[in-house]
Amino acid sequence: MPNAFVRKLRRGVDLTAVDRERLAEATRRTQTVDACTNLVREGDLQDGAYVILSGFAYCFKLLTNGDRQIVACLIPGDADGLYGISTESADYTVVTLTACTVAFIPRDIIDDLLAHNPRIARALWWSLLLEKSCLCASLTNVGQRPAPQRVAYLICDLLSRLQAVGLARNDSFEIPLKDQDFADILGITSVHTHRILIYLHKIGLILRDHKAITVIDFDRLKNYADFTPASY
Amino acid sequence: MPNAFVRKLRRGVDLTAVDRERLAEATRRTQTVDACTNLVREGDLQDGAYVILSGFAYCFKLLTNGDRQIVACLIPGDADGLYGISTESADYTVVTLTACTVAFIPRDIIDDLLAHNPRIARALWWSLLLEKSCLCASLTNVGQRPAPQRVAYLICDLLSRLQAVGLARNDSFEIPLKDQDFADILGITSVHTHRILIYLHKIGLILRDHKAITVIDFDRLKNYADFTPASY
DNA sequence: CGACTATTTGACTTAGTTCAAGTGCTGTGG
DNA sequence: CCACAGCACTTGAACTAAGTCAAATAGTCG
Repeated sequence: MPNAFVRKLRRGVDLTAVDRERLAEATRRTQTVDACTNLVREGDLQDGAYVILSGFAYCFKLLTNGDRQIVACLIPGDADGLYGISTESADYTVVTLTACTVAFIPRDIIDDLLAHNPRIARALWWSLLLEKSCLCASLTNVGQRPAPQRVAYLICDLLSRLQAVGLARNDSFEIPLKDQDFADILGITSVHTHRILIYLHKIGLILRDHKAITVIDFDRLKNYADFTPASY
Repeated sequence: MPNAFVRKLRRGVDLTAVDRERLAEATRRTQTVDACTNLVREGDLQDGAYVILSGFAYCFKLLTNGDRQIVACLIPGDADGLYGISTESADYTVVTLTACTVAFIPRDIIDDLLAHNPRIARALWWSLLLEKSCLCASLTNVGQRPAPQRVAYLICDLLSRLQAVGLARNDSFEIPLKDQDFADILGITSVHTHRILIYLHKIGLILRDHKAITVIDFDRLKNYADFTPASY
């Protein structure tokens, strides 16, 4: 079974056995990192990419007053810095949320992959476009929806992405996001997040215990959140 | 003098004379379109790219309740759909804000450019990364800053982008965004936008008349908005 | 057990929205 | 050249979603 990264890229582009082998090779050397470790720091020079093979991470931008906006959650198969043009510096920080298995792909290997494997190049374009599309969706979510719908939308998004990588059973998923993390994704307060989660439970849409979030009726939640799944 | 599109890409990647000629060739056939015309509709199949050579446009996503989030403003040199993987459908609508000169580059020409001109490919990567970076910045702006700073940030952003293409003299620029447009970019109300513009005027940061916005003290405005220019 | 951190809850404040009415452009047709 | 229609801007007053502050409770991990 190919690793999560290869599986993700195959969702976008039809890769040959050789392509897949190349990608597997590039991500063969893995390391295990603890939860809450910095992979990339805003402003750092990007000299390669981190691929998340297992575990969760997230990316955020810091304001000078210390507030942060989480701009992406990374789940297995996702990567960061894959496309950086050589001398580019990171415009957000990447931190692991749980212990993770990650592979680091140095810049020159990426360049080599891009130069010699047109389908891989295509797959990386695809994944970058996907990221852009997710950012548009997040911006719309944060900019336009009232907080309860915003939270609901995020849950829809996480559930469908986790389902796509086989990490959600029965519309239920485990990801140790704190109320504060939800808040920093959605541009609201942790107190408010908490109240909304209770409210969404009360109206029978979700269920949350220490470990997991369970969606009670995905269709109803999608409808409530005005969620339209990305085209992938 | 090369067109705005070529000039933009040269800011990111060092293009040869041949590269520039190829790009110029691809955007030679232009058309003039009126203000408020749809270039792309959310959900449409993308069979090519639109390049804005003069004038302004913007991209937005619609919610089912009719609200919209403007996810990008396009200024001369910017493009949309350049990277679409063939059968991809647009995830936002693109509308002209003013009369524009645009060039349409069909899908196969883009593929051809990408395949045979490594520096052009690199430049297009760069511009896609730039768009991603702008989206992160917008998300952070809308998610974390109070409305007055949010408006100030947007003005900083527009001014620096317009300066980069020579469309701002003396920290002043003309772009016919209505209060409602500002609002839909920033996730606030047009009424509130209006009050904030008055407030920013009162505290001596900007000046706005029917046609133009003038920044009185750019450094002070940047500081007020916690604006850090993109690394380009 | 004890320390630390996250969740939970309540009371209060405020930033931003909503509604609604008035004002002032700009363009068009008589 | 004026009238009037259509929009966008302007303003005020009332309202509400969300934030703030602060204290209590509950997990979690060494």
